Amino acid sequence: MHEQQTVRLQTEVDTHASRTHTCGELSEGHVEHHVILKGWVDTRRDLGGVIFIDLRDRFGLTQIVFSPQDNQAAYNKAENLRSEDVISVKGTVRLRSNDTINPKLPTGKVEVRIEDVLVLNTANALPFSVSSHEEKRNLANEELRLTYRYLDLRRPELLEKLVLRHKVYQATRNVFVKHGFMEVETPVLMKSTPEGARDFLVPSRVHAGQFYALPQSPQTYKQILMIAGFDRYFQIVKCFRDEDLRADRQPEFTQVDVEISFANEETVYNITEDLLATLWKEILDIELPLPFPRMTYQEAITKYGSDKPDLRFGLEIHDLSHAFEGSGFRVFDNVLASGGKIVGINVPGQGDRGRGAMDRLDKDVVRKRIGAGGLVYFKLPSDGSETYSSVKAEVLPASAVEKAVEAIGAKQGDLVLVLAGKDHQVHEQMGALRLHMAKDLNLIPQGNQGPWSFLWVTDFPLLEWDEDSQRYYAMHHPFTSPHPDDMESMFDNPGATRARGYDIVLNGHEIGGGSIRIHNRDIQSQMFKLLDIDEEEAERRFGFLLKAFDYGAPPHGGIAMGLDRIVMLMGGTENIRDVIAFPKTQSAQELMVQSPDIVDDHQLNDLHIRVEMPPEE
RNA sequence: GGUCCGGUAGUUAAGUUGGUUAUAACGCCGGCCUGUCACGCCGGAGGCCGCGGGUUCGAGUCCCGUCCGGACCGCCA
Repeated sequence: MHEQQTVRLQTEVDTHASRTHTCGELSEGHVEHHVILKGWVDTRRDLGGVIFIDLRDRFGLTQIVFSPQDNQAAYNKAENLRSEDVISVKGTVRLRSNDTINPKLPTGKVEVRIEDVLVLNTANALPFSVSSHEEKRNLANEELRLTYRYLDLRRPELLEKLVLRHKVYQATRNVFVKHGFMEVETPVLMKSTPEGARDFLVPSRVHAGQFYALPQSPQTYKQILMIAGFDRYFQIVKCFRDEDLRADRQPEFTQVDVEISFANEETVYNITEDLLATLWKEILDIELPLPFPRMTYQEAITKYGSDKPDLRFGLEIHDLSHAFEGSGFRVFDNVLASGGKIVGINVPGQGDRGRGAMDRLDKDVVRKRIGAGGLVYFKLPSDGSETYSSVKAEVLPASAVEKAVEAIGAKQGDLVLVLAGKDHQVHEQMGALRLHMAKDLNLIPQGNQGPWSFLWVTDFPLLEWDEDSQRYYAMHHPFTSPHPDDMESMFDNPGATRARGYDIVLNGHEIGGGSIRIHNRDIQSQMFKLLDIDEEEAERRFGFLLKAFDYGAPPHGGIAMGLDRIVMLMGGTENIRDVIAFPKTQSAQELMVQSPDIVDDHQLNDLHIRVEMPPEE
């Protein structure tokens, strides 16, 4: 092995006074001031007789200059300084000559000539580069960056996101305090609620065989607080769901949790809109037009095939069933006969796509990824030649194709994509295809320069039918109030009952959701009945809440917002890990501390737990 | 549980139809350089091509398995 010859500097005790300035604040006004700066060596430029170092802390960069004329000892030390060494320097602020001003740095009009330097700590050669100057260089892969998260967090780009997050906490608290809300902490060790996501469980030492659960949300506690008369509650709170991860989903995440007494939907919408408008105004200096637009769940599914539609681009879904009635095309006829729908989107400017591209779209996207039966498409070539149908005219008459093309409003040069299937399902599939096409054609703006497409999605269904278990599940949760106009349908047509539930959507991401709750014992009983929860089970699982309802529960409702997602979108990233200091990988591991991990047997014994490993295949 | 993409010096990438000594840039080490600012110039070191197996005279390259990372589906009241 070749030994590295570097002479590492001896580290020194910091005998300097506290820093007088950060590395981001010196300017012309400080010229001739004696200053003390402390920070990390970002880049070092050794010109032989003079050494420049960009000193970095979280506030910025300042160029410091070592020259034998200023101080020989300091210059000698500077010769051996390396990236990320931590130093304290004493020196004098000097104006840079006109030709040496660095317009890229806020501190670029000045520099500090160093009279004394202390090496507070040295740094090994880094596994990847973290310099403030590295923005244009290729980023190390995320696995490595997560393993050395403390280095990754030194990068201004990531630091910026966490500063943004900090500002969101502060502004959020201010908004709620302004509106008379009270911040209350609820337990992190609570009770498992089998419905919904999988719980993270915490074994009890004192109660053998029993478990706490980490909250999926403080739902029941916040309702109890309303019954306690707290009137308006909020909390910035960690929540936990043991489900598989996504780009915008972590197993532990932060909610802005809100509950309001004597509230209706408008109360919740107003507060939420004020919060979001304030965040955007104070932090991004962007004025959001209020109120946010609203759309019913039904419309969102019908027009966009999603309960969180991204309205920043068109490609709306059209129902083409009528155009294909009696077309004689067996596939379509069968779908229509069984009550299904034929839906399409018009993709402008794509009418000249090649056969190969369309085949791949059908095979790889429509069938494989989206899981639809197959794609039918019509191309309207840009040269004005005859419409091309993917289904031969002998099978699907040209007249039907013309009707559909007209119904959807396709013009020369456009491409019409058509799917057929079960009503709700085919809309969702087309929604997925719509998103795919938008991404493929770069119709979705990136970054945080807007547009900001906020949307309330309202009138969610109360219940969701599960084919596997042949029963209803609560779409939101079992305490969501049915829509006042749908009280009867709760008894005669449960599946069609709308709820007083709503989501707030931003640019196609669900950033919050909530409901007006049930505070009437009879309606709650009927809800449990629909959910196939008998009295005994209701008592066991929610007895405390039902009992509380009997002691004077005010009407109430609320919302919970996903703080991580809000910060993510404000920060212009699509990666939730970028706004969490210590996030987990897709397989739910934290690579720096290497969690989860095995524990000692005595710990397991204390908890009355025996581990049985899954059989190895 | 499934589909897809990726894994090659410290880092980011290239690597042809399977063929001699696996390239480049940055970083690192040594030297030179008194106004740089992603300083520059000269030189050098640095590789279990993720791991295991197979095919082949020969594998970074082809096949199978596996691990890790990522995107997505399922899942996420």
